[in-house]
Amino acid sequence: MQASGSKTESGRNDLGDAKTVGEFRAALLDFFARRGRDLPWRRARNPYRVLVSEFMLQQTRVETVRERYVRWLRRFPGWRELAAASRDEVLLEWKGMGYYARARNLHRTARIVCERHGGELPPEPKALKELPGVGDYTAGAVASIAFGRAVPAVDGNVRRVLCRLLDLPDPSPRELRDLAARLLHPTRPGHHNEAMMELGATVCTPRTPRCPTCPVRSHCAAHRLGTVRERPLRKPRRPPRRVDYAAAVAIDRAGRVLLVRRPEGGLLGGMWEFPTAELPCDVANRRPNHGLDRRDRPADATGDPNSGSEPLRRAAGASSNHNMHHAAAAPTVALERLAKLGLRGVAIVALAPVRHAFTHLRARYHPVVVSLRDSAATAPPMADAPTNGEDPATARWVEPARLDAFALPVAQQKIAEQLIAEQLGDMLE
DNA sequence: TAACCGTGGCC
DNA sequence: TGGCCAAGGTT
Repeated sequence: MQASGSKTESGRNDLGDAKTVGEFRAALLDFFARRGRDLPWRRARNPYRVLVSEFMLQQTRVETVRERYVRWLRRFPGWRELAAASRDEVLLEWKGMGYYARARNLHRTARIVCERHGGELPPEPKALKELPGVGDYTAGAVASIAFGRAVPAVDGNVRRVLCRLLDLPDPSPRELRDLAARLLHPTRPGHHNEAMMELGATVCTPRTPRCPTCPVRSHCAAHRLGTVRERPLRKPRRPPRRVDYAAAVAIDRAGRVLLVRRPEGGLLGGMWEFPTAELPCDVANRRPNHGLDRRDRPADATGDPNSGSEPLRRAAGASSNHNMHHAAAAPTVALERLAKLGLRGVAIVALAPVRHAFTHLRARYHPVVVSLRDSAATAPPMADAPTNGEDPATARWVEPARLDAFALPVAQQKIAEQLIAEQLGDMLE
């Protein structure tokens, strides 16, 4: 294997000697000083703010984070305030940003910093990496940006920039780290790392790189070889799984709706939702030799959900064609879900299906409004009694107008919007 | 190693 | 509409 950054086919020195590397660093820092964006987390800095911004920016666009970051700092100005907050307060503030494990980890980190580090973030990468949610990249970014440590920080942007600079198709994380460390400006590592990311975000972009305006294009092997568009190599992704859910919108006598908290780990962990249960797979949606056989369905899932009760109404916009199979099973599954919570009711309205795309999941929610007004069992298991100090009840009755006060994932917010648009009064008559 | 974990914008 | 992607970390 040819040593990275050594002689190229054209015979030019390409980041292989100290002089060239020095020129590269200077051009990079000059670019950042003159063309770097004015972003909130680049203004007033302290270790807490740097860490918050890095958590928020994991796999998330700058434009999404921008306002959320400012709002977060107003709500949780420092370690102490964040550590003192409840899980619900933290998740509510994170609502809509996705990857909610980040919020839980940031919260845990704040408590660790307060309880074990005297309220000060440790500056060494090794100590940083022991904090929940802090990996190789974040440790390097915080150590260099907040504490001036000369350590590399390789994120997706930096990886792309490096792959192009040296025309590497698919280098290992170790290679990238070594390479980044070799190029790193020894006395201004924070600015250097940020400048590399800024270059990747605004100039050396994935799709249509702006090579004519690139401050370091004279150092770029891919530019010279015409391989910029193919660097780095893309890996094929597996197609997302398809899942259908029934969502039970249970309404009690007072017109309140029931929310339950999802379990800590896993998808949307700790977030609130209308009680939800997976629907049996649609035969037509399955690939041969995969998934469940038809007889694996729950025996009553295909029965008439409304036998012996009033007929189910369909809200305007509710699908009645190709979703028919799922839409038909949804009321029964929704009632079963509520039965597990000790509740018995009557399905009265099917709302329109809500489609939602997760990274590795294509979900469809089939909301069913269930009236509990004639039920005698709306109280006991649903009491608001906290189970312990930190973990308030896992189920709560909520006035629809107050749903905003709960950390609902986006798909659940869509269901809530439909519910409010449908006008509860009409339904309960 | 590869799967899992959200969301919104873009084409 | 649907696939791709964006300042990763965890298991």
